[in-house]
Amino acid sequence: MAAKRSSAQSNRSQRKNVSLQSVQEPHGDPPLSLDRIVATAVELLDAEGVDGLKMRRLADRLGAGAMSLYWHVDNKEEVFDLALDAVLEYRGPLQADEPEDWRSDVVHLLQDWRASMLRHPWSASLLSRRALGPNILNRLELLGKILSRAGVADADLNVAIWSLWNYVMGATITRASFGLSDDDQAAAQQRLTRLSEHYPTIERSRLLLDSDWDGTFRKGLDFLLDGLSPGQNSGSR
Amino acid sequence: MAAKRSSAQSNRSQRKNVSLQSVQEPHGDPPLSLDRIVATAVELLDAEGVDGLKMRRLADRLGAGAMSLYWHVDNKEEVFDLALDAVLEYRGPLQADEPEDWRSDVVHLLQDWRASMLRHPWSASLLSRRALGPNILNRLELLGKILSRAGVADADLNVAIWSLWNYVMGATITRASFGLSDDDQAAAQQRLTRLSEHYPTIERSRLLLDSDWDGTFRKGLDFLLDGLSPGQNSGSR
DNA sequence: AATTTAATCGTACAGCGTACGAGTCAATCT
DNA sequence: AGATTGACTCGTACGCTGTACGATTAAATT
Repeated sequence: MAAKRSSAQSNRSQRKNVSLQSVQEPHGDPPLSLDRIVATAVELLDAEGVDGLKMRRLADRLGAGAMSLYWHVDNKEEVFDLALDAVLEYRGPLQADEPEDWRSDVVHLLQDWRASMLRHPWSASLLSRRALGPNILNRLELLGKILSRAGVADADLNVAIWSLWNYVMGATITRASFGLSDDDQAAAQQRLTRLSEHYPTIERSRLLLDSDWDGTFRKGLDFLLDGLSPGQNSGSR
Repeated sequence: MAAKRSSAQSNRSQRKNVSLQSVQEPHGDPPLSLDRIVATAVELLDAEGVDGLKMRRLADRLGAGAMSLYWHVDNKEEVFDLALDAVLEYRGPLQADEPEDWRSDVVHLLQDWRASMLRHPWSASLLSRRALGPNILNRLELLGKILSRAGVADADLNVAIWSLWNYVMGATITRASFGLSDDDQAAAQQRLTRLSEHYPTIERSRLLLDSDWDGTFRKGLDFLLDGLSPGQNSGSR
């Protein structure tokens, strides 16, 4: 009889066991595990994008049957969530000794997020598609903690968190939507040039052509941080 | 023989003809038209979200066969594009008489975009999903035109356009991802309260609970506009 | 009257996520 | 030792999707 249980909690607890048991078979058919599934999912997402991740193809890459995945994972959505979580980890410095350096902490954190999302462009569009859950909240909490420790008043924390988060999300999503076909860099550049021709202001500002994305991102971020600097604006409005 | 032509250009030219010919039948089976298709698609998207728009369901609502849509439209993607375009029209004031009022022009424009996207939450996530095309460029051009006319130097235009666009996109996408299940407002509030409990900083800042979304949006926007104000920063860096 | 064009729809197909149940193998318990 | 259990894998099957194709009809044009 032996029907499968998948309460999404029992699965998680088995992960460690399996991954400890046998990690590096020479090759051939290593056993399935949540870790391996997630890692391969990230690979596949990097290579083929959000629409390229199909359960069957993921199983093929793992050398497993399609339905075997459903023992470790409830459904495809969970694969997305796990892949997101695996990719968006912040491992940078957490707090400068001097509270005055709060800016550099925040900038580091946000630049790191941005870099991670751009390294895996699907993550940005996934983050914007899914309703807010632990994935997002963990990051908001971390950002808030840094801001708070840096001296941002509780009354301003709400605005500070949202402003910065929104800006980073928007900048990353927009930027990510450009590099969709990096296959042919020259052709992409030519396409942008052709597009620009019909939009005088865009062309004049060279908006699409020689955008220094990192620099532009940094400048807008600085404007926000100027406004949010502790002591600059106290109280509410 | 009579195979169908659909060069995506001949279709567009027939739209006006059809829509003029007969707009308001009492009811029953009004003839298909691009206008009717797009309008119904927007309805369906509003009601069911991005994943709720299926060609068959759209055809059902129109009282037509599923395949009839493909005479007016090349594929489903085009339905998305047309719906986006139909929704994101700016009809606000275009330029204040005094160039000093540039801020109010910009704020009006951006708030209008934000309101449109929030009225149709699918639009935000669609905008972020599609590579940049006329949909986005038309809007960037308008924003740039307003900024330029307001006195922003050409050298600063690039940063100004991107900063504002990114901020609006991020704020709207984030906000939109909250109101996904507006069915039960009380339950949603309770869910947020429960979520907040595990995140001290989020809870302390009441990030999820009584966010004044419009006010928060406006404040971050003001910070950006402060930094971008003409005369504030000239040259590049 | 003959022929072309615009428009609609029924059928069909490949691909998707996944429910279901049957199978394997090792550990555990009499 | 024999029986039983639970973890895990996989083949088949189902319903749903977007859409290619061809037949059909109605209107416009010649």
